[in-house]
Amino acid sequence: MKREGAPRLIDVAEAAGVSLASASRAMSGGSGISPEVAAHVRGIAQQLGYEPNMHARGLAGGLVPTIGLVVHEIGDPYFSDIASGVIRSATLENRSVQIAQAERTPDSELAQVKSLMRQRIGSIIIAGSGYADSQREQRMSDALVDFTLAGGRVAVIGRHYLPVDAVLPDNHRAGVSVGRHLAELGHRRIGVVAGPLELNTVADRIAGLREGTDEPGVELTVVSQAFTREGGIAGARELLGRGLTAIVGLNDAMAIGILSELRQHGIRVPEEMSVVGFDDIAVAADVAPALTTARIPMFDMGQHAVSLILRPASDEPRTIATSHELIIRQSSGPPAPVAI
Amino acid sequence: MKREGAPRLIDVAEAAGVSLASASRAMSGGSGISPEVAAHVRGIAQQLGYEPNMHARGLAGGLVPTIGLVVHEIGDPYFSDIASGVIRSATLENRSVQIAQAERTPDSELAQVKSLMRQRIGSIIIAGSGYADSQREQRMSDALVDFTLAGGRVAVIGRHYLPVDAVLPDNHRAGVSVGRHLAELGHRRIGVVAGPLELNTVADRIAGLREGTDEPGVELTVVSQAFTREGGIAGARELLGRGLTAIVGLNDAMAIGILSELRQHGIRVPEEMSVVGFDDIAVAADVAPALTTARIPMFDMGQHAVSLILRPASDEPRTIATSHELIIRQSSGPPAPVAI
DNA sequence: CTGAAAGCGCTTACAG
DNA sequence: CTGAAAGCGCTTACAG
Repeated sequence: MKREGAPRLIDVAEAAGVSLASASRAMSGGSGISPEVAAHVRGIAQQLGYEPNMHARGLAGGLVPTIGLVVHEIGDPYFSDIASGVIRSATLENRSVQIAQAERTPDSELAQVKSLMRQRIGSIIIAGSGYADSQREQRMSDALVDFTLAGGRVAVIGRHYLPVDAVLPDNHRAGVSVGRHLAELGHRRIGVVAGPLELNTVADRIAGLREGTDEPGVELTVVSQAFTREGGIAGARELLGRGLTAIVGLNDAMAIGILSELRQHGIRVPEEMSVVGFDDIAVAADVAPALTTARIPMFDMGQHAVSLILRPASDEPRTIATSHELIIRQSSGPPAPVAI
Repeated sequence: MKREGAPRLIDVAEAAGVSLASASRAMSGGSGISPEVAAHVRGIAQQLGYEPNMHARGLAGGLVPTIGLVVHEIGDPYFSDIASGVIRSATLENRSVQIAQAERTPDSELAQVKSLMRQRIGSIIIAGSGYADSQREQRMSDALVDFTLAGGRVAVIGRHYLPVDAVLPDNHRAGVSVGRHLAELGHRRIGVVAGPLELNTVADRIAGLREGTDEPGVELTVVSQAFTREGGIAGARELLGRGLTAIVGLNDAMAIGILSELRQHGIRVPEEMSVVGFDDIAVAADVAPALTTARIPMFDMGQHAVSLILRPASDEPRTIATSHELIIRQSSGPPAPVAI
């Protein structure tokens, strides 16, 4: 019998000679169905080109296949690269992705996650760094556990302390690499323009820096600013006149701001001051001078997050560790004889 | 009577003393209901904190409030800035946004739009430049008209020839400004590294450049490459040795690639070669040398597109024109005595 | 303009 | 493990 429009689950069920209920269980990967029947139904579904109606699923109490991605700010290259990786992988898997912006405020982040859940979205990827505020993270943790119990899939980028799958940026070791690079060049008085100290990303990178510069005579001066180019500018301003020979920005946006501020003051990089960043966003190679930075594979991290989401849930949270690469360009060199 | 969970439309209807059907018409802005009743129902809904269940709507044949945004590539700053504007405005209006990537292939763009429609998404914003291929655009046009007829809202960025609301980037006049700037500086042999010629954005900017350089003795040499940094590099390579004193990249990514290639060859900018871009993406100010470019307000364009979507449909497609601003930085100057 | 009723395509107790 | 049935919360002909 010919039928208008897309095939429905009932069509699949009929073609497979099973009940609607069984077909549903076969497609939703639910338990309570024999593997043979499930495989058979899925085969028929494939043949018929069946695509589940997400609204029917959502209404009936199921979860829809859409992936919700929570970022701090999509205009930030760090997040847009992650988003690009997520969308690329999701599209290959025929999944839609919905993006929510937390605008860099932690409460809004939780609100976005809850809004995603309310929409019965089946998978959530949280790309933003976690916060050190344990009360807040506890509330996030509670929400995610509830969601997981209801069949939702979650992957976070960073935030290994949350009881969900995670892809781990190599922040600590990247910090070590940067610190060691500077220390080996001979820098002793090093400034750090950090983002908000309550961000785990910031804490991890700073800890790495400390470890990498753990030599006699090395002194780190840390100031905290917004995690943006403007924050970098403000931080550089704070740090000038403190007798430093190098400044590290805790992300490339900040480092670029630092570069800009130093240029304003006519301070030559790297002759008078070395500058190093984190992430290796696309333009890091093109700023003046080209930025030395610890590359974090944002795009890949996005793809990894999707791969975690796609696997069925397991008892133990899983983790995908990523690596970093120190990219040495023109903005770092030996310290000047006279510090600034 | 207390009730678990969120209020449903039936709860609103009861509280307002009307039928479910009337409540539905009041909320969905449909016709066939008196303005007084509609206002009353909406008041009650507001009071109760009613939020429509999008899955029920979608299932029942309505359109869901989600905004679908189609970009070429979210990792490209041009698009991530637009996306940021879209998401910002959408969030304020309590609307979700779903992003689809067309990966710079026109067929995929149409496929993405159709997929959005299949999901019963009520609003679609197409951010990518249109293509000169009229057959292809005809198919897109047909799809969008059907969608509009079914109550969907569409806004495109660029593509004024499509029968839908549009926000218009100031591409032509930006081209004029860039062309005039170079001509006034005294450049006569100017290279242009264009993106794919079938992109309207490219055509408009080139037309503007021609108009702005329409003086005796000025000659434009145009080559076409991918609309990316790598395209800029390849284009610069093609253009070297042709006796030019200036090269314009048709977007900043290309211009930055051009800068990079010139640096490889030891050609000083702007002393030996001027370079100008389009868009003013965030890093244009930080590359070496700082890039002269025609600023296009991507973030605002995203917000404008949402504002178009939010207005009820009208008979005539509406249009929001935007402006540009020529930002003169260090990458442009008078021509060198000896062209390259 | 207003209302009663059918139906959208699923999932999930509830029985067996 | 399998199936019959109820129900999720809306929209939209169909009547009036």
